[in-house]
Amino acid sequence: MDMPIRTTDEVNLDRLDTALGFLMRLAQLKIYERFFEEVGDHNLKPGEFSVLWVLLHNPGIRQSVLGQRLMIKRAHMTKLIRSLEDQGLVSRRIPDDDRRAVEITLTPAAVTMVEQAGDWFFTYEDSVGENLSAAERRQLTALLRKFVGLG
Amino acid sequence: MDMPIRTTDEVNLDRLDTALGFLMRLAQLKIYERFFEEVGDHNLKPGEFSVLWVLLHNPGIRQSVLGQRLMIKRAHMTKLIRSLEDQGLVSRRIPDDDRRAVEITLTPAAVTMVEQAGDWFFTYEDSVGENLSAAERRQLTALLRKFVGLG
DNA sequence: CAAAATTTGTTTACAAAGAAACAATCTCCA
DNA sequence: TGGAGATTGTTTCTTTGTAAACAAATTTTG
Repeated sequence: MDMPIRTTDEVNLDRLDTALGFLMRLAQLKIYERFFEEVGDHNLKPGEFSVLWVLLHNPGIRQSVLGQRLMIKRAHMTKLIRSLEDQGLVSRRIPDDDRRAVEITLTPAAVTMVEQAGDWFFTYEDSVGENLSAAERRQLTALLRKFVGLG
Repeated sequence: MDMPIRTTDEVNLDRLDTALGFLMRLAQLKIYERFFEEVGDHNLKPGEFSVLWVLLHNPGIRQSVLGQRLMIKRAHMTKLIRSLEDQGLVSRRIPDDDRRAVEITLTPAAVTMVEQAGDWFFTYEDSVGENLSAAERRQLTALLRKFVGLG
């Protein structure tokens, strides 16, 4: 009873083990872990890929809109975009109708690269829910989409 | 068609909007946002609360076991525990049978505090899934538990 | 129209978290 | 027994992301 805990599975989490915030954090750590196992060599980080993917499908999108959609803060977006620009993957353009804004576009080389990266990214994504059945995985996705207000 | 995107809901995410990693990140950001709205005044961060909660239910647990269960890396755990110690919330003890290890216990003052914090934390947790029905919320929790290998 | 308020992106300073190297201790086995 | 290897926690350094202050451009409003 009063024996000090020695092993992980003896730990009593009490109600914490049904707290959404806690479960979500564990889930995300697991996903990140697998991401670097499976695709770490392609030297693209998850955040970078999501930015590039959205740029592939929304050429000329404004930095602010991109950030709002991906929930990336302005200060951080500035660094991300500069890094991608330094790698020659994106170009920036100040539009005439609002000279505060910046429009971002993939370079031609990046278009090919991102299409290819999409192949292994979504292959990896499909493999992430392996301990769930296909139906459970669909259900989880649908619930998460509703939870975050997408769809 | 080729009109540049101007507003958030025009953005085309393509398959990204069903990627578990992406949805999970959005979900966690939403949860954190709400955490600081609702309970930010209690100057406890989510990570700190989870550590204190587990200590409440597992007095004298070893730092390594605590870290493994909560998926907190050793280096980070050291800082967390020291911070809690500086706030007078936990005490550290080197057990005789393994002088590398550290056993952590809540101070008496902290016990009361954490029990109280649990009240508002789990109230907040219940309110987090507001745009889901009770059944959907249970389902989401169960799927996440299976996904991360709990239960 | 002109002043005030807002939006957009950048900079600077900082906090959270991880990686790698390290020291101390313990375990295992020849 | 004693030495090789593993475990535990700490330190140091780096990365990732946020907060706050700022400058420039735009919008609002009196």
